[in-house]
Amino acid sequence: MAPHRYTEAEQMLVALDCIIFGFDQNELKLLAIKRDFEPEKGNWSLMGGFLRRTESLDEAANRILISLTGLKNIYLEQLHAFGEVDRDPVERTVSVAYYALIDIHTHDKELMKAHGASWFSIHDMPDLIFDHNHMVDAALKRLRYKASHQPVGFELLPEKFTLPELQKLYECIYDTELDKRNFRRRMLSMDVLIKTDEKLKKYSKKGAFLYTFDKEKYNEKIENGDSTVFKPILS
Amino acid sequence: MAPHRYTEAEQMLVALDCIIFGFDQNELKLLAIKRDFEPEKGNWSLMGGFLRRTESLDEAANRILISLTGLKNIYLEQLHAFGEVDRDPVERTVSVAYYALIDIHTHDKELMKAHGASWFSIHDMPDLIFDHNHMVDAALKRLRYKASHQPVGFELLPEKFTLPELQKLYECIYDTELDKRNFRRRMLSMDVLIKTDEKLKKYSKKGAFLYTFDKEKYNEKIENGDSTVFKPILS
DNA sequence: GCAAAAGTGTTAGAACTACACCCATGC
DNA sequence: GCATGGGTGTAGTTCTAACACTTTTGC
Repeated sequence: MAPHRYTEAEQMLVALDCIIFGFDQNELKLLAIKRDFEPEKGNWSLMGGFLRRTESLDEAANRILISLTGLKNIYLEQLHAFGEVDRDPVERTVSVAYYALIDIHTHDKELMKAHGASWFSIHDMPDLIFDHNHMVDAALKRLRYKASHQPVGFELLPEKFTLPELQKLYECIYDTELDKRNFRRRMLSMDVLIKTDEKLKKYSKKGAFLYTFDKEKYNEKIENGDSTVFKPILS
Repeated sequence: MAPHRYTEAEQMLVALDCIIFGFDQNELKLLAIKRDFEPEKGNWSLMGGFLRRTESLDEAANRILISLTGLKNIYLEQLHAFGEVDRDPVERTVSVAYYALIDIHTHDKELMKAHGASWFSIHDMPDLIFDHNHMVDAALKRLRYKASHQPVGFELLPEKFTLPELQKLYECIYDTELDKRNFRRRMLSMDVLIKTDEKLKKYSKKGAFLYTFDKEKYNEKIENGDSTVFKPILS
């Protein structure tokens, strides 16, 4: 039909915004920064940036995540593209949101400070700029789904973690309480946790055994068509 | 940091591509068109177009869907944003893919012909341009998930449908065979199907009772927090 | 009357849920 | 020795999956 489809098309900006989750003992947390340019300068915002012509969406999301946390090889997944006409008052901008899961204790505190970044409990979030609160809602919903179908919870914990910590994490993600025995049975029945002989005495005198997640074993099982390795924690 | 974030950012094109599913008696099908402009003119492609500055992503996806099918109020959901640098050889373009579920018998055949559109079995797809085959793979995966967790199957059927038709649809979506008795029990136990007193004799001499999906009742149950209305057909 | 699809119940095994006590340790 | 969190087993119930025959009708 139209002879010059490409030349007639309208150019616009493509942005990325990262919803960064962390877990700190008793709470699921989210990383927000103080925006350092107008409009909305000084208000809380997700970490974001604009897509460059020389990088893919995934690469850009990683670049932005690294610029704030210093962390590479992080769990990062595209969430949704947000494209309301007036979502950004300055320029027509489509934003592709990504969510990331990090171990809250490993990120670069200097970089964080430089960006005016701060962790917020997901139960006590400030108002964020633009449609960023919507993005967070969508990310939480996705995390809840994802965590009960695939072993992503481990991404929020240190490499070595205890079963009580893992349970607490799931309880925070789902805002509910879980039965200790049933939780342990289910987790261990998947046969992808390796028990170490170390104990963590951070939370109790007796101490709890540390485990690691056996990613290779898990991948192997998945490749062998065993789609039931990871059983939903919550329907 | 940078003083002119917006002016330094690079503009680019945002496209939309629609993966349109239909169901025809024995097969899950997908609508592809013959591309009518360069590059790749004459090759099979998803129906697509460019985002305008005056419309949201959802609006644009709907516009594109309507321009091909003539259908309004269609089930349409965002799938994923595809943003590899070289995915479009002409211009740097980020494409946001949407998938749609339509009743294959209701669309506008004139419009279809004008676009050189054609239905393909998902088991016998031609090569599509750019990354469109990847988009289809992702859409199928999403459809499989979605159909087992929410009652979207009905969108692919006429308003009135029989249980054998519904079962066949699920069998096509999941490429498997289902037990007739278990399927019927499960579907009816959700208590969101209304049995009419009409029979459809298209497929058998005896005829099968026609049902409709009670969307209001379903929504009511969801609002009342009954998250177990729709039980997964397949784990 | 027969071919072809529609419709209907039961049962064994698996999975889920609820529940209470002992253990190890630091103070 | 006691307070604190870590660790363990069972039984009742529910859900799932497998299975075969009767019904209706058009030809």
